[in-house]
Amino acid sequence: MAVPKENEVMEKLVSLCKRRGFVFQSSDIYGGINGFWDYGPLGAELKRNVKECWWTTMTRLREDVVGLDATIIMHPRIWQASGHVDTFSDPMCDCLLTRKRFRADQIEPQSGLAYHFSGARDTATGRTLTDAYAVLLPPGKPPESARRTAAQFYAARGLSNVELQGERTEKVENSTRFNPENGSLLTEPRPFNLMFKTYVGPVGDESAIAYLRPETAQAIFAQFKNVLETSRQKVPFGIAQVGKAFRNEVTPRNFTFRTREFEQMELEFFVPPAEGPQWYEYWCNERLDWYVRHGIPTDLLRIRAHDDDELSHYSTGTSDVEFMFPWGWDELEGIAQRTDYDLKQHSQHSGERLDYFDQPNNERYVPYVIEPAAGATRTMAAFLLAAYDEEEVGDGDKSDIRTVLRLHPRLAPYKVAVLPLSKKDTLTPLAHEVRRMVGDRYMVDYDETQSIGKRYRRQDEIGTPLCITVDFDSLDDNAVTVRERDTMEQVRVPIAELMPLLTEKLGF
RNA sequence: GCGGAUGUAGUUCAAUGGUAGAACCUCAGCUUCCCAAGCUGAUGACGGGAGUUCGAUUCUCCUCAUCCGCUCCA
Repeated sequence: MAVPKENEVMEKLVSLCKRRGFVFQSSDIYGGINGFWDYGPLGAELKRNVKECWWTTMTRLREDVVGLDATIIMHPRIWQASGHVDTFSDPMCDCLLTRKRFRADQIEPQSGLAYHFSGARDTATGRTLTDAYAVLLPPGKPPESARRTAAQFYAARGLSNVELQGERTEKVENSTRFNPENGSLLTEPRPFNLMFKTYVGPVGDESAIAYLRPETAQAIFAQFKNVLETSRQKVPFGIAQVGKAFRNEVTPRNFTFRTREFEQMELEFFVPPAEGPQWYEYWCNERLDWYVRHGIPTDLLRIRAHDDDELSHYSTGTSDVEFMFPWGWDELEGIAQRTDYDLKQHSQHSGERLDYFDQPNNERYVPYVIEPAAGATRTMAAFLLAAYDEEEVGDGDKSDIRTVLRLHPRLAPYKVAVLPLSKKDTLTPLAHEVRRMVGDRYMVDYDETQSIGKRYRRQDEIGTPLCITVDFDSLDDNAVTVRERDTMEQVRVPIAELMPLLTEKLGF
């Protein structure tokens, strides 16, 4: 069976991530746990770098954004105010015929005549099924169509010549037990709670129920007043937060892209209501640019505005920053105009005034919010995918594939590797000296095993931008070789000039 | 949660109803070694559980995980 090429890249990357210590499956030795991934030594560095780049760009380099680090477990009423308790715990039903899924509370009530069947028999094989099934017919439709639908149901379960059994009819009023599209019976409504539930305190009764936050944003709204007062910020201004969030996803999928425990990088930017649209545009551009600046090619990125029917009830406009994943365009970040919905909700539920008084204009209003909300863990996956490259470097008859992660230097786990040409201890003292010097400023790896070529390739594969080689000449001329990951070019430089050169090449 | 596929060293694969081989990786030794050089040696696997069987990695069932599709989202 031919494996689609898109999948190959993904499989190679997942394999590299494990082999080199970027990403492991959570609880690996126990067989893993669906939707959870651990970050190994290099992955931990990479993920921190992603978050730090975001934090630096979004808060430290700006005067109009301040940070927040709130708890994962908060007062459960926060999630009632935000709407998560309702929208994240809908009972769901599946159509028994098409397997289409419905929110039980959104099914339009149906009336008509229900045809019940107790089972069916295969007239060819004699095999019988005793699964009960029913079809609802709107008034006026012939009974035959109900029987046809029922026959399909049993045929899908393995009968070829279906003979329906135990037919009876029942008048039904305003029922939500049937698929409005085809009349087929639905499964019993099953609760679907996308929020992780836990108990605060050792007594696990109903009153102690709390939730692991499904997003970091709500803490920002809940602390809006405290931050506003203590930071002495004036609207427009923003509050940024990076942290874990948890969702009981129906289907965790695609490596670290959709997981049940993940990390978000969220900004809530508060603006005067009238300035909403222009700030929305500003943040869309700003955020797209951030990905480009950190090494994702523009042709793998796009910004896509939501259609009206995709919009949340509170949003007047949302755009996604999407990345071309091996499985297609998918979301890295959503930039939403949330209006004053959240602050008003929390104001109403808490009884606190969460409005803002604009001194110069002498007006009082609830600020509108622009929310650029990015997934740190899926962004990391995108950076890895964009950086992954295989290059033919063989000479003529002999093929040689060089695998290289062309990560942005800011993101790369190691910035520099120090490699003594030989393990001979004549080189060791100088190599260690260079390592200490560079390590004071940059995350550095030191490797003296195996051949120099192999070590270069190893560093290429984990995305180290620069390698420094200490050789026997270095002992005499106090110079070393600096080799670039992307071009494999080398330059000889006196050790005294090494640090400025690294700074120049790395860009920081 | 539903449907389909898959599961053997760290990775990628092979073989087998009589307890498993390789390549790469990793580690150690030799080698003044600048682009996966060579030689020697070493570590290391049948996802988990139950059943059938004299005996299961192989057959059956269950379970867990991964991939693809449905669905959903940062």
